[in-house]
Amino acid sequence: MVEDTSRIEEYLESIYKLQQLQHPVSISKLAEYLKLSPPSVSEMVKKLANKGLVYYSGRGVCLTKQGSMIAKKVIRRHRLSERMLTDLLGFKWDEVHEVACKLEHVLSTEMEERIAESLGHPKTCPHGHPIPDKDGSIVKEKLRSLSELKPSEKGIIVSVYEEDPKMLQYLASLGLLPNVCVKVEEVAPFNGPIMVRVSGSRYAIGREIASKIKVR
Amino acid sequence: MVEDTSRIEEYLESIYKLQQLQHPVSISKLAEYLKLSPPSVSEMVKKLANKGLVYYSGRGVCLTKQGSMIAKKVIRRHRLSERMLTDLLGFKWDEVHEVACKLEHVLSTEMEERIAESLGHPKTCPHGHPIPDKDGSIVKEKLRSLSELKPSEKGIIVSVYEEDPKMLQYLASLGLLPNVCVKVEEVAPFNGPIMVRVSGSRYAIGREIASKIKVR
DNA sequence: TAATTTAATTAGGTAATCCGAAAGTTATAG
DNA sequence: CTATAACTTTCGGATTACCTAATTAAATTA
Repeated sequence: MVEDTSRIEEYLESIYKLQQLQHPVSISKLAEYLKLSPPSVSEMVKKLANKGLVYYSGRGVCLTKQGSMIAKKVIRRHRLSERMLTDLLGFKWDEVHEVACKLEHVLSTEMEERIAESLGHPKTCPHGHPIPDKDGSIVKEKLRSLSELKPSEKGIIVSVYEEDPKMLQYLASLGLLPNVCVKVEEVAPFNGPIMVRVSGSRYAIGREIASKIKVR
Repeated sequence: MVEDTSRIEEYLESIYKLQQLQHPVSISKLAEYLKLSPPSVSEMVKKLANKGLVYYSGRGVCLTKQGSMIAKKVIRRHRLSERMLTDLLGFKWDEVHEVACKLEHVLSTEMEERIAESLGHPKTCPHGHPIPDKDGSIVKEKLRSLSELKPSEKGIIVSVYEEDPKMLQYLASLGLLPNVCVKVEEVAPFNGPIMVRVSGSRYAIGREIASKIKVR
């Protein structure tokens, strides 16, 4: 066994994801996300800072260029793994996240490239999220949530921010998948459910999940 | 991160492999194989014994039924991973061992089965070694080494006990691969090289590598 | 059998990553 | 501007898997 970088990768990846929502990431948010205690995270962040992977200003954690590159590499591997699992091994989109979480720390650069090649350099994972390029460039499109759409508005589902297998199965059963067109027909008041039309059928879905469905 | 079983798996797998050569496995052989110090191994073996995964009689280490099942499961995953890498992702046989060493500790039972299915339940890894069944049964054929063949004897290569990429590349360049027919034409005295004929060409190969090539 | 060599264990230690409790900071609100 | 709440760090401790050096045990050989 060589050096174990998977803990570091896990931290960097988490910081990267949380940064999308809130710029410097607080220790407590990071701890919550990683399901660790704040003291553990505080200590580890110091180490990451010493390695030049994050800035730690006291106000919060930000990735350095180098840290960001590693994070994106890990995300690339995660998403390529997911694509491999669905496209090559017949997995469903709800079955891939957990395995990919492990594969992402284990793939060689070689294997990463072979998967990319074999699959024709896919642009997104099965949930619609963009796969960072080999050099770390990643296309970030401004998208609206399904929950933001007004009645009678339509959109094409681009991505789904959900990892829970049960929920993903449910969404698939309704046909709410990337590249599918949805029309919002009614929006119940008081944060109530949203009526959507998907390929001929009408369904009521909750606000919470609707906010995780991104459309263009 | 759940419990980390990869260290345990690594030990059990190593014991399994060494058992093929020498029945109770000594601590020092195991330490050498794992590239660890004997005290480390001695201590870990005690833990494995407490978990009911090995017997440790003082005379040496043996796997229990349970330990053996885990070892075979890991080997199954290793060899299936290798097959996936060659058959699905276009890797060469010399490139797969290292990645598979990591994949074997990370695959879910689900993924193991999906790979097996997708590949039509292959019987061997790219180096010709048998893939244990889901239930742990494994076919062990009595094979001769290429080095045991007398001049003018022929054999079909079944498996190659070699992991070094350079050596595997070399063997592939000579066409010495599983399912290929080889004929021994001369055997030099004093443990000298062996002249073999493979698909029309003649090559001299060393005894050491010849002993790692198993034929039927 | 005694001496030597080889193998295994004990003892003491390190590094990484986690924890809870308590103390110290910084923000927010009254 | 102070009190409380929220956040962060310090502290001491635990665990796992490794190490080296030294000791003990077992096996060989003289």
